[in-house]
Amino acid sequence: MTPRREKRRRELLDAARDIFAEKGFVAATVDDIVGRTGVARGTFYLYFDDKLQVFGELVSDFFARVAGSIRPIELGAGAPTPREQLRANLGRVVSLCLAEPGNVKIAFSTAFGVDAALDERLASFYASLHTFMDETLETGQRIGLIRAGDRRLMVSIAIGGFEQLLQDAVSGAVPSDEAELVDALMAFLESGLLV
Amino acid sequence: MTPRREKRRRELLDAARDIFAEKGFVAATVDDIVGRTGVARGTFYLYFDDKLQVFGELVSDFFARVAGSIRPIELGAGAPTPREQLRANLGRVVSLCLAEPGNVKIAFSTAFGVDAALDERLASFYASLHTFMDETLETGQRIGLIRAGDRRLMVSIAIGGFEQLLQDAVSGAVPSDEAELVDALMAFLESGLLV
DNA sequence: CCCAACACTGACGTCAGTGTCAGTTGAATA
DNA sequence: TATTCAACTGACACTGACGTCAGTGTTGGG
Repeated sequence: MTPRREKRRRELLDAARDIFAEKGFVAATVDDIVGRTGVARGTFYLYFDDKLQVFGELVSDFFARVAGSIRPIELGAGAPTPREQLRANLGRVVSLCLAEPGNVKIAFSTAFGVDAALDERLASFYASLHTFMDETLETGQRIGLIRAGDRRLMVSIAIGGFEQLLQDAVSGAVPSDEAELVDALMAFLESGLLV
Repeated sequence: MTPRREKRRRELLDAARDIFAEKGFVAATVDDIVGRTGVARGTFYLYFDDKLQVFGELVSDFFARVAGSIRPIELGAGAPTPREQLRANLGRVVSLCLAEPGNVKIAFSTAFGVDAALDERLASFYASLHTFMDETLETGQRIGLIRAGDRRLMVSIAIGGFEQLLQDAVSGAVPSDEAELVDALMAFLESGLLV
């Protein structure tokens, strides 16, 4: 892949991300994307098979980066406390998401129900996230850091709350200060809502 | 509206709900819907303007019913404890959602990004839900039942966790026993995850 | 400077799904 | 039984987004 092709490809992906975030996958057309990029319709097809492929690539990339920013909790003697490590993980993901609002909109709210094959890929991403968190929680329960309870349900609620907060932050419905968001999430994990 | 028309309309709505839940809004066609109902394509247009209108009606109806099943917390002397009332509210919504898995799939995961006007309606539903919960939390904070913190962020996280749990329950990713779900939600609200 | 390989163009044919409407059915009433 | 009209049908014309490809630049190594 020549540098020139690389750049054009990047331009198309960026334009597609913006268009999808603005109009949603359904309403977006290939013409919108090439229009924003400033190239002809045919050029698009020199880089991608169709609208769905670009979308899938955007979403998959983003999820991969989110997953990559999560570090397993270390229990070694010299390691920071699990709470600190948890907070650091939250901070990294929140920071990444705030830096890429378009991807958050696409990936967390419009990605499902678009295409059966893509749904499959997303489901498998979530499945591994669930497994990872389930194992983390199991360790936490064993060492008395996490309260008792059905871990699958805990994971569902935690992921859902997390994603919703990020969506709302990115869409402007709630303030989007990184530290505040992380504090709010930690507080929820530490003590819920009720006194 | 004659009883016969009423019934046909209902049939079309039910079929549409199933089709949307199966294939998602994008992939679903009017032919799918009339095919399942067993009527001709033209009949559909005697009852609805287009695919989007049916979808909007399904989603709006469902949200209205969910909203209608929530009762404000009573603080009077003879009333049950706020915790009991909260649990009862959770129970009613969970029960409604478990009884209508198709609507949960449609409304919570595929409804966004389909159409600008529908997004608007959904946003306004969520806005009033947020307002309602914000006011409830404010009262709770005043009487020392809810911990301190930015209420908007609390509401986001709570709604997100709630919806995700229901989606996962309906899709079979986690067990869908009503009492277990309500217990898990209450536990999260009562003490989060960490000990 | 040349020209071959690469990058790009945009008019065009295609097609899946749409919405319509002239005609048919059948239930209810006189 | 005749009459009426709401309910329904499905072939048809239409739309707009899609993907293609023959032809037009553009670039850089020789």
